[in-house]
Amino acid sequence: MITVSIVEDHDQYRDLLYQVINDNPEFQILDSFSSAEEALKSIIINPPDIAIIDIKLKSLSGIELIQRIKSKIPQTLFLMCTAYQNNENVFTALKAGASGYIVKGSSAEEIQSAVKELYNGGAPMSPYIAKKVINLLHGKEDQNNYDLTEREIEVLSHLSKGLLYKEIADLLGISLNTVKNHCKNIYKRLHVQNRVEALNKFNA
Amino acid sequence: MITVSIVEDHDQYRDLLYQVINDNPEFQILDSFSSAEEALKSIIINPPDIAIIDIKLKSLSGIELIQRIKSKIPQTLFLMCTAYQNNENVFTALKAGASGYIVKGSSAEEIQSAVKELYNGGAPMSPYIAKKVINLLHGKEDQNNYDLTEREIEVLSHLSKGLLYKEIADLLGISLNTVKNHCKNIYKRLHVQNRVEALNKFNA
DNA sequence: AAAAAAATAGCCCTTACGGGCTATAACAAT
DNA sequence: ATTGTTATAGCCCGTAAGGGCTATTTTTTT
Repeated sequence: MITVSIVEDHDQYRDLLYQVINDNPEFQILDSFSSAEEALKSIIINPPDIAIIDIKLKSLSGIELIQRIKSKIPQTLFLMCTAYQNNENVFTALKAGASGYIVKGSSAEEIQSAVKELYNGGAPMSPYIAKKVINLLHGKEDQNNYDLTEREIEVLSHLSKGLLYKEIADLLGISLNTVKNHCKNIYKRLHVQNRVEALNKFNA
Repeated sequence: MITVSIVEDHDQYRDLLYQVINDNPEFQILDSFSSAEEALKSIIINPPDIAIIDIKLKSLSGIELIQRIKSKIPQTLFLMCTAYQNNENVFTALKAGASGYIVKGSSAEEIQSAVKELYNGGAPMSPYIAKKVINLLHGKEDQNNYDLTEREIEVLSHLSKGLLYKEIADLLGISLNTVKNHCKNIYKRLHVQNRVEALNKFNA
């Protein structure tokens, strides 16, 4: 039986996580917190095997939360929860002590298998992030940082699915022109001329 | 006596492989190529039992090389050579027809035993990759075979670099219209509408 | 020999893409 | 206070991309 605690301030997604974890008899929910402050008080007293923590919590971020409690509950593994894959914050979280992450929008099965993979010593993450971690281990400084903004990375992640500008605009609730502008800025910063080159460079 | 050919563009590592293989009286080097193009010409005429191929070769990748020659020399087994274990490319290579891989940095003994294991019907790889392969077997039956022609795969590989139709046409010495036609056929067969979707589907 | 598949190439058409601009509001840094 | 950054949004423009056709030659399969 794998015990799990959740720290997520969005009520809707916290409930979803709760159900997904609770649905599987291999897992048992210990706690479900809606803020880092709440978690800070209780999670040390009642440490789970796996703590699923939203990377973007109000006031105290998920990364800071980990930094504070990790040394006090070394047996607990941290699974970050992030809106965007390949976000720089994910990398920071891993450096801070997280062991893997799930992306919001993952299926129930993906979430459950991420928890299991983590518990079994694995590290669920994208190849891009994995390589950055390996580079770090090999002593290479965190190169490959093209200083894309979070929004730009988000747009890029949609480009990587083959979506049209129009589709991305609707998805993000912004205008087509804004999407185009983000792309232009991305291409400029990566010194490329089109989406495929951008994806190759960013995911290198 | 197991015959071995090597395709590796890094001089240093190619020499290392040569020595490691040559040192063992059970093996015999047939050829040692420094590019996929060289290998393409000669390896079909003089096929080895085992071909050790670097996964990242210039211009034509090791994966593409396998796709091109595998059907012509079905008795040859392919051992990929990769910098990082568990790379997605390794998985792609296995789907393309490789039977195992070694990691750069392996010891002489590890390399030799990988070759022997391969020759004896084994498949040297990490548990992670092995699991992906098993998942593929348990899941959908090699869904990756979209029956693309060699030429189409070649065009797709250039698309994956972010090249323009015009550039691909010049590279292959054919007209822009022909490149467009190949792409249309690729998209039709993969049931997608653009190059990024095609690449995602083909490399899935 | 006949049929099928693959590679070649052209035409027409619409639209998505990429690049050059400017501009504003919100916010952060200096 | 001023500067810089980010996200937003618009405009104009040329071209690349993608889709629907037909057609010829070569290669492969039956």
